Amino acid sequence: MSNVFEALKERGFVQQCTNEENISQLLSNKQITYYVGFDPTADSLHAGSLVPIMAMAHLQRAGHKPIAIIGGGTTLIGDPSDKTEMRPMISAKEVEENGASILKQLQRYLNLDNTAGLFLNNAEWLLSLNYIEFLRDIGKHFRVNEMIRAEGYRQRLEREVGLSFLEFNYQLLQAYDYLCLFQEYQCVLQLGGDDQWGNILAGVDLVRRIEGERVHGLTFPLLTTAGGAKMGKTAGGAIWLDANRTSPYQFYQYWINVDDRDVERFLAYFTFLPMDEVRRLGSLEHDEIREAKAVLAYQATKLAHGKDEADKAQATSRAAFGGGGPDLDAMPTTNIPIERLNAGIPIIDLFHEVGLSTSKSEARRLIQQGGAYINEKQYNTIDIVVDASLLEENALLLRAGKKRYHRIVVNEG
RNA sequence: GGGGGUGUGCUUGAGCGGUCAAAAAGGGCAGACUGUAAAUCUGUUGGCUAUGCCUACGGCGGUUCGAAUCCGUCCGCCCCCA
Repeated sequence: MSNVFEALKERGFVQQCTNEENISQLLSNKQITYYVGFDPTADSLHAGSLVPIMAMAHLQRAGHKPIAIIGGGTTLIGDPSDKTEMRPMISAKEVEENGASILKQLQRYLNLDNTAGLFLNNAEWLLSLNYIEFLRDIGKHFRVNEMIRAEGYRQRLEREVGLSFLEFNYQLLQAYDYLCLFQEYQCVLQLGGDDQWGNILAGVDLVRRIEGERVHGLTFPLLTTAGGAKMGKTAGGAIWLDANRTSPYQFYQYWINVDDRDVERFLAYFTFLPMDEVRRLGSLEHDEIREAKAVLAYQATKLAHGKDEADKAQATSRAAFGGGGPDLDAMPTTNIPIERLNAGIPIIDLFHEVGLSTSKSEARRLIQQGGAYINEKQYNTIDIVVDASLLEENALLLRAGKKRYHRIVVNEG
């Protein structure tokens, strides 16, 4: 087994860990079982989850055994860490359904076939807990003094929203998860985002107190972009791994558009390229760095959506921005009957109807500000009526701003 | 239980009873520049059947010719006292 700890460290995955030497040795001496929890509040993971996923994948490739947990039990409570508000509680049924979708996504990166890796729902052991027993067996090991000193809780205690008792218990349950996983599966390493550090340590402590065994924890840095935004978020919302929420093309574009300063880091995190290559690509300058972004985008898309989708996304992207004009096949398309065009459609209505603006006023603004194009010709007055005379090969190519296209195809008859 | 605050547009946050669709900043969108990057500059940023109309300042009701601005009440949140 190669030293996967060093590899993780080199790629930037390690923010804090319980004991670097111990973990490093542990990982190089024998096969271990490790776990990461995922939030089942949505039916899809997003780009932010790729950090833990990639870390898990590196570990599995090195021969270790992953357990992915969805917090079916804990989500019924809501983790207060680093949140300014209480997290919405969702039903057990939703957790179940979301979990199934999440599992599928994880399986693109990990082998979770119940032998090489596991996928569990902590509802399995949390829901049957008995309050009195839990207090007596587990609760006695927690000092409130310590807990309220933790950053996550402290923030909430000082904030207006406060902290409900329910949320205050979150940490106990997560610690209990670790204990159960240790007892059942000999799990000795928990990974998570740095906001989970307190919860992870709570678990490490609990196992030590109850089992007298030393288990470990490791956190990832919380990624932000060079621009200061949360990684994986755009103005339009999160970048999802679900192709229905974020198309492979959009996914690809997200990576193509990352800040120059983020390229090297992101290559290390989100691809399996050797670090030599990562560094080479990261050191490219000026417009050459676009090559690195293309590699990043292609590799990340390939992992998330498979080679075919990555090829398609790449082709579409190149066509749209490579000078050869946009790729008509990949473009959202609306069919309209020829009669409507013969009658004429006001340009505002046209842009609005196909979804290039969210309101007619927005369409009006777009046009007046010179952001509206038909067949690559700018139209900047709002009284234009679009009719069949503008057709080219029975179609119209609408463009809003620089990057948003929509194609209109005429139905005969 | 008593007392005091507070609730504004995507977000933060100003807001004298009329000139408030509501300052300012951030964010978004568009334009210029450019490398599908960053930075910068400019414009714009509730909706519509559009020189006007409608909807909006926690909910409801009231005072007034006229309310985000005053009063009552209800809801949420915060703080102090018990």
